[in-house]
Amino acid sequence: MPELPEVETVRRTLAPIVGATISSVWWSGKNLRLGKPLALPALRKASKGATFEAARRLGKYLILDLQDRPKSILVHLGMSGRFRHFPPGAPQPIHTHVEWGLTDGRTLRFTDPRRFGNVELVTRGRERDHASLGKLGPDPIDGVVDVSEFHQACSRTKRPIKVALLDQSLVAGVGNIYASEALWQANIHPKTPASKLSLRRCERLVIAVREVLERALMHGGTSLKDFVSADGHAGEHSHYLWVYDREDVACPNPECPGTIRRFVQQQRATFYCPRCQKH
DNA sequence: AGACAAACCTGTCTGC
DNA sequence: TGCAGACAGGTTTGTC
Repeated sequence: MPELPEVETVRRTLAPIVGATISSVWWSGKNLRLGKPLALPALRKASKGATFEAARRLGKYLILDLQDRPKSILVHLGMSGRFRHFPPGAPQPIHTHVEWGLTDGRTLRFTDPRRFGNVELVTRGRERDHASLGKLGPDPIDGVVDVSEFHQACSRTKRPIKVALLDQSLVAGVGNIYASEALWQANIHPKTPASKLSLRRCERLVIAVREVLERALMHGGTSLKDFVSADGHAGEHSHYLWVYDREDVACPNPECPGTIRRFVQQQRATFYCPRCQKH
């Protein structure tokens, strides 16, 4: 769920904590991504007494900048992560792993049942030195994806285009749901080797990726299960998905008599229309 | 290079 | 009703 539109929805709904000051930092003691413990002392040192300056996003990563502090808080929601602010006195939800108390009594909480998500620190202005952030391709919403660069990057890999889209280096922020959605909009078969895509089809795909993500963002993201914004609202985009999780349903193209099919690629479900989407 | 599997976890749904 | 197994939005790592 947390792909670019969901993370951007969280970023936007974090606006009410900008200007708030951190008075305490708490950790559940449970390991987060890949079984690694949180570096609590460093997080305390970096954030205690600091004031939230801005929330930024890089791909699916959320970055919280702190006024006059060299380190920013870097958050990834993984599969089931939530990042929310709560009014004073709101009880702590189960599976809360990191909690920041604010001087006005509110709290900011990172909650994640599966603990595939992560909270860490990143040096402000040197985000690209971070191993994961450094690999990220251009942002289809915040920035511009250059079609000829995208085409060149595609020509360098024979991997199926659906797999290549999930890699984050071609473009940042596309996950399993929107990869299927964008390929359907662009009429491209998910198994097409990336290197076989013409410049023209790359252009259609770049446009489709941007439009699919923008449409989802307009609906506050897709909530299949866990996702909510930073103020606790579910996204509505699951009602507007064309192919994702719609196996055996009629293709949404009114002129197409086809049916959506599902298969597994790289251990992930892919949905597509065999009539509309060509190699 | 790339296909494939496993690892990190819990919750939910399906089928027997 | 209960239990086992499959599966889920992501990323990293290792093997072949």
